[in-house]
Amino acid sequence: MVRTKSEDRRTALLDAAAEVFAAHGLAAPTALVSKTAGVSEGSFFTYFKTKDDLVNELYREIRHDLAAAMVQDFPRRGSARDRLEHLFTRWVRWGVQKPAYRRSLRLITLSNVLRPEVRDGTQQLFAEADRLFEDAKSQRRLENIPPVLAHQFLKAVSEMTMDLVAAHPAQANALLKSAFEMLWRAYGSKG
Amino acid sequence: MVRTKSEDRRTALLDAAAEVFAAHGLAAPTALVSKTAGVSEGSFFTYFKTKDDLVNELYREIRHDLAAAMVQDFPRRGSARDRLEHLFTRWVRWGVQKPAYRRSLRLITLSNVLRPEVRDGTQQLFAEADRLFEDAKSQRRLENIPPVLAHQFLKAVSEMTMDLVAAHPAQANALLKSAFEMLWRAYGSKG
Amino acid sequence: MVRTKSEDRRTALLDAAAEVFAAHGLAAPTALVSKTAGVSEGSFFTYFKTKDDLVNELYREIRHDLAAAMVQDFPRRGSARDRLEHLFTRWVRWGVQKPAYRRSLRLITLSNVLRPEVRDGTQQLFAEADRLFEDAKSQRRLENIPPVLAHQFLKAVSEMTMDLVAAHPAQANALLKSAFEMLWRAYGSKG
Amino acid sequence: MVRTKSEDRRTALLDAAAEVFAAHGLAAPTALVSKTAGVSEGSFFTYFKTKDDLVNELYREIRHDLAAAMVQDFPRRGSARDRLEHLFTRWVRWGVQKPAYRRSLRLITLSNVLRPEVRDGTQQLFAEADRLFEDAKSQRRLENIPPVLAHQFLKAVSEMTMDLVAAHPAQANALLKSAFEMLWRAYGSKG
DNA sequence: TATGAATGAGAATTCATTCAT
DNA sequence: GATGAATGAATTCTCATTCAT
Repeated sequence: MVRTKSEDRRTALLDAAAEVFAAHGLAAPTALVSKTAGVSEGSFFTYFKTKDDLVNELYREIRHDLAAAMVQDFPRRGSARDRLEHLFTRWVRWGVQKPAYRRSLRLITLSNVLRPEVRDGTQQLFAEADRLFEDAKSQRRLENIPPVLAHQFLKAVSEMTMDLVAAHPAQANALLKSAFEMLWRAYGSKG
Repeated sequence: MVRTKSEDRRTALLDAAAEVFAAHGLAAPTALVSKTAGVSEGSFFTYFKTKDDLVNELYREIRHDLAAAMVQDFPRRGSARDRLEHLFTRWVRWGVQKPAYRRSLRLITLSNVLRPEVRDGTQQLFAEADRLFEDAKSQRRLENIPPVLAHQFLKAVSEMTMDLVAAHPAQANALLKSAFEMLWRAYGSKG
Repeated sequence: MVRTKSEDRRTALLDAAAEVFAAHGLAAPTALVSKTAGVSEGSFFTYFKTKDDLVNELYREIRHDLAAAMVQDFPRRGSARDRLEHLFTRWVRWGVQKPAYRRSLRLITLSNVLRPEVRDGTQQLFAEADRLFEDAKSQRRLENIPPVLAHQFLKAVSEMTMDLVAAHPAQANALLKSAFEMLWRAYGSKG
Repeated sequence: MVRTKSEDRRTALLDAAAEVFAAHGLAAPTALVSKTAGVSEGSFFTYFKTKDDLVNELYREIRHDLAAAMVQDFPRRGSARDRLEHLFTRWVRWGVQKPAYRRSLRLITLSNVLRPEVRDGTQQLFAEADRLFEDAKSQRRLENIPPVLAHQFLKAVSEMTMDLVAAHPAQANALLKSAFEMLWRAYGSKG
């Protein structure tokens, strides 16, 4: 038997990468990532063939983490408002609690290293949100809103709220509440 | 005002930088910027002491350009809705027409090279928007909305709409219209 | 003699090394050699202390193989021409049949890793050839040819012929024949 | 005006490369080459885009140098023997005088980095030699010798003689003479 | 002031070798 | 022994910046 490629090390590297990228940008040296993970420079490359690979894996990891956070305890039978609020609140809280993940996610999304398959491959994770809007639409709740808009609006408002809460933590609850009210009104809430 | 020869070169460098950064990210070599500007590698540094300086100047330039676009023909005496719509529409149109500026702006905003004075120094350009929200508030239109939220909401929805219009140019007008309706509802429009 | 398990592995490594070096040069990674041999990276080093050791062992192995091929069925009592032709033909055929060995041999010979003892230690394997030239000389056949020249000439023409046959396999026999005629004439054949 | 890419520096780099490769093999670091040339590590790459490029350029350079040496004072109207002797002697002397060039040439020829166009592109430099053999053939001097053989034989014997002369410099003249006699006999000299 | 070659401090990656299992 | 992950020194190449012209 041998030392076997450890999931721990891989995770340590991924987490270190998120922290390092968040702090220094994607241009941060892999050496800093491995050092932060407490791993040798060479080991980095036994876990990720290239730096770009790490970045893509990190993207996947973060998106999975976010999707899991949003889906947990999702009130599938709840009202549209409850379901939207759940997604919104979870999204914002996730971003506030994991600023390194959030910053890295933005950085990666803006960069040119994200491979299309990876970008697209995580789309299905957010099916719950899409289903919500489809339901609402079939119930004539969002009839005037183009479907792309519906989804992106939630995202935009969530992201904005994260920034606001991060900047004014004391007013977190008030901001969340107000922002959701605006969001809900935006959708033309009839219920 | 007469444009001196060197002012042209400076502008050429700034424009080239926007294009190059938009295409290759902020990590793009200064050599590529100077080449794109039709200027020698050495000249770059007679116009900008360091690469970071260029980036900061570019940020300023872009923000000024955006502010000018938003302020032009601003209906100062118009209804709140008209004024909001003006800002929103101008913002979105600007982003759609100047994708390199927009992408560079995002890149710079996310990066660590933007100096606080520069970031803050352009804030006052958007005073018009702030005034709008203050007016509205004093008229009891936005009483429940925290002021930071009011401003950021406009920004978030504008940005999102730019992305959407860029992705679906054929539906530009419909998207603009729908997005503004949502925005307006979000503010709890009573008029 | 019974082949022990580990002798097999050693041989597998040596053979793999010949193939790998022939294909990728001496700079090929040891990891590729062990992989090709179906052996773990670590095991490589239980059979050879360093990469240089492997190279030296491989050199020895190849030289032994070549010497054995040349000596087999050597017509010790044959005419000088027959003996020369035997050596020449065997040499060329060996090179044509074992291109990986041949290429590796060249590569190693040119490199700096071959240790002098190893290089010299295989010299005695070609004693038969030397004896041939000494015989001929004592029979006044090569009186005008410096002894070093005599040996090296055979080698040079053999090597050249291998290349030619490898490049033009269809004409193998004609090339072998012509080359030997030239070789024989070069020696000033009087018989 | 600016410092202009200097032919001197390029040549210095090329010469340094020949020395360094001859001494340490093609695997020698580019840093050693630039250091030997008295140039910064970075400058290496302003003259050669990659290490492989340098190697290919060096090959070209060396082959040109060799061809020039062989062609100089070529007795175009001389007898076949004179012309052959000229080529042979020049070739050997060149190799003896420029051991680094010769060793580098071998190294490069054996390696995998030589690009086919470069290899082929220098072939025409040795047209003189080919013409010689064609002439001889048309005069029925080499009627039994396949053309490829004729050329390669000269090369093989030249190379061998270089090695011999390098190893036994005291006997240089005797070796050259004997080797040429063998070569001439090999061709079945009728004149 | 303009030019572009020169510089050298990194950066990503490779690989022989070691060592825990 | 056998295995293959861990290590870190070494290598090629890039790029912001300087500087001779």
